[in-house]
Amino acid sequence: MDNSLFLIKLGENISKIRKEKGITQIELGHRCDFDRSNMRRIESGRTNPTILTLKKISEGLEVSLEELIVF
Amino acid sequence: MDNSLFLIKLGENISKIRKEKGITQIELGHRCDFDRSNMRRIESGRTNPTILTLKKISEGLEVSLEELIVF
DNA sequence: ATCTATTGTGTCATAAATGACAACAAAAAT
DNA sequence: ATTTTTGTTGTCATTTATGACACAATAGAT
Repeated sequence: MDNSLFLIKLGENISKIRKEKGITQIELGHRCDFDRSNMRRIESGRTNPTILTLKKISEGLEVSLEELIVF
Repeated sequence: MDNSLFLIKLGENISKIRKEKGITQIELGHRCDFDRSNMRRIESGRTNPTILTLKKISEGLEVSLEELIVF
C-alpha cells in the first residue's frame, strides 16, 4: 500500500474506533496527554506518527496496538 | 509497559527477526532504503520510530506489521 | 435564531527522527 | 596474523512530529 494512503487509512481507523467508543477528539487528546491539533493531524492522515504516539492512542482508546494499525 | 522499555523490546524483536532471516543490518538498511545508523538506533531502542519506518522494516523483513510490534 | 460543543485548518517554535558520514570494535573467514 | 564483514557509537544537518495557540466552520441542543 502507498504510504500516504496508509496514513489516511490509519487515521480513518483511529477516528472510527474513537467514535464507536463515543469519545471526542478533545477527550482523547486529554487521555493521551497531547494537543488536540496533533490528534487532528493524525486522524486526517497528514502526519506520520511515532510508535509511542500510537501506543498512547491505543491506551486512550483501550484497544490493542494491533487493532489500531491492522485494517 | 514503560515507554523506553517498549522501544527496547521493539528493537530486540526487530533484531531477532532479522537474524532469523539471516539478513545483516546493512542489507536490511538497503532494503528499507535508509541509513544503517538509523537501523542501529532502532534496533538498540534509542529512537522512537515512526509508523512508516516500521512499515518499511516489516516489508524489508517480509513480515507483517503486527509481527513486528507484538511481543 | 442563538448558544454551545466539536471539528477543521493554519501558524510558529521546539524537540526529535532521519540522512549522511566517519571511526572504531568485534567477529568471521581466509 | 591478516583481511573482510558486520556491528557499535558518535556527530552534524535536515526534515518532520509534536506542543501550543488562535480562529473559522459545522453540528446539535435549546
